[in-house]
Amino acid sequence: MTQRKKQPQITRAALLDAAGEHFARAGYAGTSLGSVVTRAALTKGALFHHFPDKRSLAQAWIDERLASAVTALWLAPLEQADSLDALRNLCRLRFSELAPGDATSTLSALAAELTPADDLLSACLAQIHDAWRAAIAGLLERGKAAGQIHRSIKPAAEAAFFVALIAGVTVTAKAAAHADTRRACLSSLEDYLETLRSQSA
Amino acid sequence: MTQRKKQPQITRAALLDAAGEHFARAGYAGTSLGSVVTRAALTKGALFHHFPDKRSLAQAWIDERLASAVTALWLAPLEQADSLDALRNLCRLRFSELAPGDATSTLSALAAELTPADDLLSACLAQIHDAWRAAIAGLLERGKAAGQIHRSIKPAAEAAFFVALIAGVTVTAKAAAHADTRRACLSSLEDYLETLRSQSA
DNA sequence: GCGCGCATACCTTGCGGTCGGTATTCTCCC
DNA sequence: GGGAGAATACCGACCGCAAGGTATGCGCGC
Repeated sequence: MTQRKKQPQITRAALLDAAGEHFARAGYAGTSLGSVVTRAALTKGALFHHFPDKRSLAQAWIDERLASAVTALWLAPLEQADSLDALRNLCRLRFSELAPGDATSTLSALAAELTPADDLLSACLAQIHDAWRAAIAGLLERGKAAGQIHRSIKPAAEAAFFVALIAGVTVTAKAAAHADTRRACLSSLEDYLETLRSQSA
Repeated sequence: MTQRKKQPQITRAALLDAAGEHFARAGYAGTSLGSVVTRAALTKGALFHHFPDKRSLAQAWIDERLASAVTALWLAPLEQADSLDALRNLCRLRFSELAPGDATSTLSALAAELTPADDLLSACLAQIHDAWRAAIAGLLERGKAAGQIHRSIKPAAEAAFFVALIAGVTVTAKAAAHADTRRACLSSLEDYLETLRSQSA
């Protein structure tokens, strides 16, 4: 246990946590730094000691928290998988957890809010989307190699389709009242995944 | 031509137009009323004469402009249609026009930004999504009646799936650099639509 | 002249961001 | 090893400004 001096990491972490909660709830523009430091039980001085400005705070949170959360939710579980069943089961699991404020929904919400090309935040978000697509495409590639997935399908295109659909569900069926809409999407998604299966499987 | 006295409608319309441009570009929280009146070459006085507050301005724009734009883009062209080909062709057309700031993208962006249940704006957006889903479901119902669409498909579920996908594309492939991602989604979408077709067709 | 439609000026609040100060810890030298 | 000094980690008051919103005035058609 190399106990450091005063662990500035925990202050920084508290700020990132508080910022994340507000970003998830109110978006980037809707989040005020005052509310962040209040939530973290800290002060502006601490915030601007660790981050030069609001944008840097958001970037740090996206890179260090949101990205790893998406990885844990969607990339890591499929790292070695090559079956459509694994993908379907993961979708069922994730859909059952979908709620406003979770990592999947927040990724979509921030990507929708931030205007492209004008700043680097959207680039960070696009990077997460790219990694997500790559993970799905990888699974489909392996599934093709294993003969479970039809030869004619194009993994990159299907992965883009898949990721867009998940993002769209979080946007169009956001409210709690749309739980049946989410279920409908999941049902159709499962049917769609079956169409990727090789006939010989 | 019943020319009214001074046509307050055109001032109101100018304000709605200006507000819409900013909502599309910066979202709700990112839009300032000052920039709206500047864009419309008017003043705060005019704005608050026609709308009691910012939220009402946004609601009016959503109800009067965004809703009708979505209707013109996605509902009206399919009003009588019953074929998958009509839907596919419309998708091709709309995908070719997709760009940040258009009605489809703005609907998704606002729906993603606005937190559900806390205000009536998200209810207005949900209403648009509902109408959109209903239009797609109607087409699928008619297609089933016409025997072109497979009997086992559930129109409501497929419609939710479809609308979520379009929204997701506008979010995950927003930047101009992702034109190929949009094309990939369109390609997979067309393949997916084909799976709805009745074998006997 | 009276009310509608809008402009001007202004108010309050809260925003992102700055700055000097202070306590604590690390570093270096003897 | 221990003390001086630099660097770190954080506080809290403060600033300029732009935000949403208001109060009042003015022109013009009826």
